[in-house]
Amino acid sequence: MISKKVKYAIIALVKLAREYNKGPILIRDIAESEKIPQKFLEAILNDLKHAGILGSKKGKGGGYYLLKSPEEVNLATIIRLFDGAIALLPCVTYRYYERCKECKDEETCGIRDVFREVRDETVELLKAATLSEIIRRESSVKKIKR
Amino acid sequence: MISKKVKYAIIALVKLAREYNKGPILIRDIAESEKIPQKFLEAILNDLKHAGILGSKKGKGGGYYLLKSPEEVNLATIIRLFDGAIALLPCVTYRYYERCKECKDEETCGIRDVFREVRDETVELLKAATLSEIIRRESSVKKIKR
DNA sequence: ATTACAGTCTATATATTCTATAGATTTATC
DNA sequence: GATAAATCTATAGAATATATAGACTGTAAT
Repeated sequence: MISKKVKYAIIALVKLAREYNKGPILIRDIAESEKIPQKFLEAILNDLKHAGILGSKKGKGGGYYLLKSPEEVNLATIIRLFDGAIALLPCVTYRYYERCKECKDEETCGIRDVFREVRDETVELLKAATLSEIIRRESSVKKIKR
Repeated sequence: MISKKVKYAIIALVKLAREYNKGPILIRDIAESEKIPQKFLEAILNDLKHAGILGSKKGKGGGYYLLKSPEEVNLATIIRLFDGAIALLPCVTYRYYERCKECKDEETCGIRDVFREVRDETVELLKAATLSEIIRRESSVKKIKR
């Protein structure tokens, strides 16, 4: 499961993507319209700013806005930013690699092989899931097709 | 990430699969050879017994053994047993479904759509990962092919 | 019957992480 | 200077993960 932090981050980012190039949006407005605890959201948006994804402006007329374009921001990045590795086992992560104490030979480990496949598939899908792609899927046309 | 419980369970099950039809194996032997804390492993094996995957025998000559065949036991089942849902969001799980408070329309939610795809792919791969399949992958032939 | 063996059950301890909130501070605008 | 809004620091409470201790139950061999 992804954390609430990631879930809130995604929801906020999708909202900001819908308002892309329309100027800064207030934390308060995002919190209220998306039903996210405001103080919690503050920390999340600030992290996204430090990651270079959002920009901000203080004072009257201030708020947060997307620094990157909605095509450039994908869910793999967001999940890694807050929750760390996407893989299900430390021995198949790129950035958080850790050897299993129990493991006798990593090269021939069948368990590792399975989880490497899962990671590859998952990362591929999450990288393709950009903010624009998510908004694209919201269209009711998609709904009818199913 | 999967929990230690699941990791230990998988490792123990793979070992029991290698010894399939060779009679009961001691908890102690599994714990030692696989470097798993014994008391922790006891609880895990007991859970697997209650789930109908393992059988056990008490007293001298006792231990645990696979009740199901290695072809019948897959990683999706094991993960669900200990960690619960495989999906990354409660709103795309089969058995642990929970509506998102933040969600305005689940049917057209683009975020949900992405995570449903991820779940489908993941579950498919994990269901195919039976104990026999894992052992098959351990062969060094596989190693050379890469 | 007795004894040793090995799984089973209950309880608990410890640590870590997740979620959330409070309050003070800084910066920008009018 | 007053107001608005983001930023920073600290912390609190809850939940979960990991692990251990010890008593109990059933089995088999002597």
